[in-house]
Amino acid sequence: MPVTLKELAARANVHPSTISRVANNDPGLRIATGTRSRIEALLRETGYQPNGIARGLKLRQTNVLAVVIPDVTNPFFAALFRGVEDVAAPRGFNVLLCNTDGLPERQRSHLQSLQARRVDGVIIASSFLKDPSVRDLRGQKRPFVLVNRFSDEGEDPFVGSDDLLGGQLATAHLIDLGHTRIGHLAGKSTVSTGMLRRRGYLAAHTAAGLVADPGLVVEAGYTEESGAAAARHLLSVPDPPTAVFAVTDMVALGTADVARQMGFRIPEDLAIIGYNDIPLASRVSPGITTMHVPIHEFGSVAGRLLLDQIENDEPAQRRVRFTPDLIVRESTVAGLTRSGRIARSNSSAE
Amino acid sequence: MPVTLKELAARANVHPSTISRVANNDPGLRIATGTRSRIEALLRETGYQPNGIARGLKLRQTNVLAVVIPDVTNPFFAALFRGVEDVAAPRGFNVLLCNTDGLPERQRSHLQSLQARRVDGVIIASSFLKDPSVRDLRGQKRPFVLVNRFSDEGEDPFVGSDDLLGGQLATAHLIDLGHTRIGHLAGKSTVSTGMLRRRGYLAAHTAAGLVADPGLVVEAGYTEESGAAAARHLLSVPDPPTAVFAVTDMVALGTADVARQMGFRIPEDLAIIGYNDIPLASRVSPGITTMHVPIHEFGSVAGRLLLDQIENDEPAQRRVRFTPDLIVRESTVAGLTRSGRIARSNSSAE
DNA sequence: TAGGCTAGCGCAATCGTTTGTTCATCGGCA
DNA sequence: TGCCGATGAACAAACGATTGCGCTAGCCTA
Repeated sequence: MPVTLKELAARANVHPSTISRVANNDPGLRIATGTRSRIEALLRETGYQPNGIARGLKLRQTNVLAVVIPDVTNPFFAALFRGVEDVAAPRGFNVLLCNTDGLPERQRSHLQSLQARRVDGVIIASSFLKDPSVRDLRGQKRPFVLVNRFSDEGEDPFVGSDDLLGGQLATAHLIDLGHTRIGHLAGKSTVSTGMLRRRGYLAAHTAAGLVADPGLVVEAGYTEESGAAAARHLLSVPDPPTAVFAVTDMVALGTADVARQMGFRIPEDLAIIGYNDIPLASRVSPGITTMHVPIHEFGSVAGRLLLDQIENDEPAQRRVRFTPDLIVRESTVAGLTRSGRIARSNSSAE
Repeated sequence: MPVTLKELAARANVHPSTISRVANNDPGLRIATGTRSRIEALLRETGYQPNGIARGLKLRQTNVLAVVIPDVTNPFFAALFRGVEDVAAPRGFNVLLCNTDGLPERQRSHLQSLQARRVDGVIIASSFLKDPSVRDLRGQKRPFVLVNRFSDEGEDPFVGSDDLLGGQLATAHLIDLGHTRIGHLAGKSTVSTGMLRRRGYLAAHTAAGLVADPGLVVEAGYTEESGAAAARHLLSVPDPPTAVFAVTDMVALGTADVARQMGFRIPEDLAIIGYNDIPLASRVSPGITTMHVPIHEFGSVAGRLLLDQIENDEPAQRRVRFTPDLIVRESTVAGLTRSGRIARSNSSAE
């Protein structure tokens, strides 16, 4: 059992409060040098660590953050988490990781648990932003930041990419390559990323004077499996597309698998572009052309926003949006180097 | 600000303790049905959630676990974490994730912080098991479980694979294929996985009546970069090996990259086998032959061991060791299917 | 009608810190 | 000698929940 203030007080023949002030380096503290050194020696000797629970109760601050994501096994979210922890740890915060598996009830129970635990702030990069549990969060004055996906309800702090532009750039790349029948494996239209990237897809068509065939847009979810299923469907139509824009790299990977199985050569028969530039995208063969976004920075910026909100006690209603960069690999252009080519780099904040 | 017991007590005209007993469904509680229903209505209406901090202070239990790993961005550790969370969440525990980046000082500061926070248990899958911080953990009666790597100090609870056997099986596979000059990109000899897999490598040679060339064993660390560097070195010797056993899949991946750059065809000029069977190993081309270990189960079993230790308050000094399975892919045998072949499956516990 | 039993709650200590306030002591100065 | 201002440290009230114990009615029984 770790040593307590009271025990130390008994050993040093002083009151617990005196030990506390010495341990916390109370600036306005007047104390005899003898007493101080006696206490300091005791502190060092016992390696006293104040009980964080008791401290949290008194100070109403736990120094704990939480990150809520679908699945840390997905490299996108793993990188995101690292971004958060990398700014949190130096500031003395620990970070809870909560996986929802995309299940609303798991998100809800996690959020409840976090609330009971009085975590100082929450970073949410899962779905179900319109869930009552998220509204509760807004209702409580518990600070939180949305990442990657945002909700149109309220002006929640947000960090993510410019998905409209990203969808547009991705599609424009395919158009530049001469494609005219371009499919889209879309995200859910209820999720900001899904809706905006789809809009970008359409905008690129319009800008190029093309009309998008509505029959070539299929909702594909976000996992490799769901992407594969949707791709199978999309590639089975009578006049299949010669290129597809997949809403995420995972979906693109599923698509590549299915396309190969169905006898499509990539990129000759089917060009594929993804989104996010997860590490896996550059490792598979052929490498997946994709829109690069700074995933780690999503996390670190969100973490900073959250910590500022906590420490300065200010609302910090900011929205940070990074500009995605096109990375061209073999899944759209044959005969490239493996690492891909970066087009340009940028970021903006409102 | 969330509602407290005291406030509810005032609204229901009872003492806080009565509310507490109703909320906690105190079994031996005698209470008038009218009072009970009045309180229950109030609880539902306000959505009362007991303050976890205060609760933790009184009950001396936080319902928080921590997982300490080098880097969650490494798919091995991400899967491990999921295993832990999947058993912890249903039991009402939240899980802190601490990345050390393989830095002893970060491990130390994390462990200190966890101790101050009075987490109920810690799962350690990082290096530096002989660090004072780990000894402290043993000294405190705070429950913990080692995963993947263990220390020869004491009989700490442990979950991992049979690394000696794994190293032996991996090397035997290469020998079976006719290789006689087999290199080993080894882990650190101070780490159990490194030492045991290396011993297995040697044992397989002995069993086959071969002598291992000490010049073909190079320490390679555990990351892709360090593996690549070591591989470059190993493949530059006058009479390079025709096959290598890499201590982990990440090292194997780095090796494959370097080998290709140096003009080796895989597997014709150089066969490569890794260890762990991370998802990436089956996705790259050529697929990496490897020793499969149940990573997710490492986490779930470790979590269960830890939770039993916490809830039953028993030491639970157990060591669980899984038998690794050989998965053959194209990096050792040309012309296989992509998914690989599983040899057999098993697990044992002391 | 007195005594005892029980149902139904309230009391108060406790967990370990933090922090505003009070209190005693001592030296200096008039 | 008497008073005053520092100085150095103790006091005590929080923070919010849990829990063993005690207390007060009311009812039953003898």
